[in-house]
Amino acid sequence: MPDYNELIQQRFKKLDEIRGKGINPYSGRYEATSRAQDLHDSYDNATKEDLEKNRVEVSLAGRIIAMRSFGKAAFSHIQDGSGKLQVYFQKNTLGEDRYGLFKKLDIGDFIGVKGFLFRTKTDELTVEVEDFVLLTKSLRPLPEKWHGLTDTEIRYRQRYVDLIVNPDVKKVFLLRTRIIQAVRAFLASREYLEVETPMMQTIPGGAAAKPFKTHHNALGMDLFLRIAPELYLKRLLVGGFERVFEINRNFRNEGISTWHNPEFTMLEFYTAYADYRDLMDMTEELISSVAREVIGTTEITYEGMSISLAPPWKRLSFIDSLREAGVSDDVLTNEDKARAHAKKLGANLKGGEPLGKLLNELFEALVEPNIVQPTFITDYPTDISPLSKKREDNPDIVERFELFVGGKELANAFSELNDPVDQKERFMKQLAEREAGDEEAHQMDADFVRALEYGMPPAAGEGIGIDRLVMLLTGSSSIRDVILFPQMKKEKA
RNA sequence: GGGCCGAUAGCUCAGCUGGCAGAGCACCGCCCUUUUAAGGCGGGUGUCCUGGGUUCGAUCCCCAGUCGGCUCACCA
Repeated sequence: MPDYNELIQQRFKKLDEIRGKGINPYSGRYEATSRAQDLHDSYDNATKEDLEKNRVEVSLAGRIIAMRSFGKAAFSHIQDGSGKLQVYFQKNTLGEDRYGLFKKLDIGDFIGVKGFLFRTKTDELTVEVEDFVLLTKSLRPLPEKWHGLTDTEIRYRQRYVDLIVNPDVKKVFLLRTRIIQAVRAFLASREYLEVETPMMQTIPGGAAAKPFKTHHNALGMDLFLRIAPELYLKRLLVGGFERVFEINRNFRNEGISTWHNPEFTMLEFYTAYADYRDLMDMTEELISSVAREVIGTTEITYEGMSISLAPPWKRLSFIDSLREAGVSDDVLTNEDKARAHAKKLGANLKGGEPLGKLLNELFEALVEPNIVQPTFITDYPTDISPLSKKREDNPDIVERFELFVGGKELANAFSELNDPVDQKERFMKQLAEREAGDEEAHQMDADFVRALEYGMPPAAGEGIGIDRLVMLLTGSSSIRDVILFPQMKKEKA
């Protein structure tokens, strides 16, 4: 990448001059006694007199992010992983030689400084530098200080620069990690076991989606990146683990949007001897407690919507939600009328869709976008839920819910189908839809059926889109803002 | 994949009806020992996204393409 403009060439020249002084511009370890934030925490309340009376010697390592220099002195800000702190260089203190080296430093360089704390005229906590070491020379200029970096393409492609200059971006990713940690802790405290199941699968199952295909050379066979861990986690229920979860990547070969990245992070957890009603209670508790723990409140604003995550949340059946949206009972029970209604709403239909799928089109058009407050939509059509247990009182619907917040789907859960004969029949129906042209219909997984034949305890399972949860809790409007390195097209040479 | 919008200095942006490429910050030089968007004086550092076309002349108009954003379709 030989895009070495004048600014970069100037820095290469300084690099040579520094080497010419016998100084290694990429030196090794540095023992810092303090981090910037710790010093603020400890001494922001200390007065000028306190600091003069009791001299506090500190050392600090970080990146120079600002420089205001005079002839024989300079103020600078150093940023480390915790925050930033002002440092003060004086020719008198450092001596001719060291000050000469200081003059060769640029914004972006990593240095280690030793000195003592004092307060400036404007009362800012500052380190008077007595000695410093160049730790890493930076050869590329950072974006300017007022507007920072806003070009989304550069922000996503060169996230490292984004993280250096945009503290809010860094904060979002810090929160992301804390959210995931809080979710893990919540599940661990309830004795869920974290497991890892295959990312590369011979039959991509557990969801309706198009997979990525890859190839194993030594085995001479095609493999698929997983679209969901579901079928493997349920095999573990068969094996005797009663509470398992996995937080890991899923891959779906579909469109990219502000709510979709080809690889995304999913939480799936399974509970033996529970059903979907138990999971509604647990989901309310999980999400509200994570929100309280990480952002300190259950009352959030997302895209201008005021949302309360405080339980209990509304629960409404799929059919009732359609009725509330004004869909008449004859449409809800008649395939032709449902099809006509869906077409009128602009649904993209190929023909041959079962009633449940048509009703889901109506749901997505009429109900989903209007749900603002967290709402469990329950009891979905069996047609579109090939892995869920049927309701005993009505085989056309299943024990399933999806959670919607702010007009978007956040979770999907159901009582797991554990009847191997029923499961096999559902797979057969999916195969028929596949042959009719639905590329996303499930494939037959004979080993999964075999596992169910050994007996899987009654269980309930749930998937929560972690990226979307993070978006909601951090107020991010694009999934790219909560994924460190979102998928992009190849940068041109 | 469709539609709309965008791409000009390292960054953030302006550029009229087609006539020698602009600003602020950053950077370079000089001055400056309490600044924090430090200040003063001087300096423009550019494949105007790429390739064609129209024109005496294109950053600007036309065509094709690349990358990005939003949106629709698809999906979680």
